[in-house]
Amino acid sequence: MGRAPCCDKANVKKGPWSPEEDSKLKEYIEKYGTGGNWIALPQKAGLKRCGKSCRLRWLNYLRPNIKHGEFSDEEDRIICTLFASIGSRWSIIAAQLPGRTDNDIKNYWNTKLKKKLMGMLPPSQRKPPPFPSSHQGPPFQSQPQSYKECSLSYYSPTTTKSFSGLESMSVPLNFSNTTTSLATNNPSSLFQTQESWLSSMQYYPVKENLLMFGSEGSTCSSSDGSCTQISYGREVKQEEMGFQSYISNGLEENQKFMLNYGSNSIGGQNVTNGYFGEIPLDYGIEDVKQLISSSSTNCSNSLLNNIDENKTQEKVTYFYY
DNA sequence: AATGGAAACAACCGCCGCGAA
DNA sequence: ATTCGCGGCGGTTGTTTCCAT
Repeated sequence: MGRAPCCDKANVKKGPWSPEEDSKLKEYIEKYGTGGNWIALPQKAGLKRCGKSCRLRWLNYLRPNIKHGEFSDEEDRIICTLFASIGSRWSIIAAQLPGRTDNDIKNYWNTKLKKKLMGMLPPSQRKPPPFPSSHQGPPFQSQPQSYKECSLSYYSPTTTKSFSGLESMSVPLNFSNTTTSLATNNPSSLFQTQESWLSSMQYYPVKENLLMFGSEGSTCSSSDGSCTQISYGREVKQEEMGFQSYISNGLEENQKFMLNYGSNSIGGQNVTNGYFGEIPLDYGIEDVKQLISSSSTNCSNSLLNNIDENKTQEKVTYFYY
């Protein structure tokens, strides 16, 4: 049983706001405030709009001190640094940029900044690598639905159990050409060899803050169950152990990380011929430790300190072009 | 000048967390 | 302790504008 809709969908207007609607909303809020209840606001203000729509319009467009227009280089830099540190948590990023809204930043990132950064990469980093031959599962004969992320789990040589990723590391999987990989959706273009994966880390914006904590890698953001994330796993989730302490205390020597990719379920149904598999990565615990220590710098640290460590559902978005 | 594709922007959708009842 | 409703958030879609052909 689903939740009751917040408003009568049949009787609310949708689409672009007219100047009249804008002024009605603005006048009302300036006069009475939001009253802490967006759902009731449109009726009081004489608007045939959903409360959520009013809230969005106010926050993203009408409220005072909203900054529109070109982003400065400084703003670019902040966005890139924060994105590398915390991923697509636009509200947090927006909080660091007075006058900018999360929606604005999100759009800016998706339409301009991402491409701008791509242009900064050396050509060798933009080309898709050959698909690793060690992947499991059948050859790709048609296009997979989604390859946004990969999961990195590790396997204990003594227990052979795999850990479904419960937290994630922010690692760029691929810097290949946008047009190529998006147009073809070719899985081979979405992965890099370990070597190029490593070397890609040397490039901005990932250089400074390679890893991120506090994310639940086991979650698949794609509705079709496609799930590709770089993540690491841990068995005992409820301990809420941080990555660093986990690495220090929970990992055994000789444990290896695996890059998992692809979809093993579509539309909630398991598929046997899905596009998924694993790529062994020659990362040992020392490598990971090193990566962590090198990542614990600059703003990521201060930011991460401010983020609720108990949050277990942070999503991580990776570069994939 | 017309047209098609790409880019940019605005708005919606649906999920989730939190707090009140 | 549980349920429910609201606000907040991120992802996605729809619309408009720009630009190349």
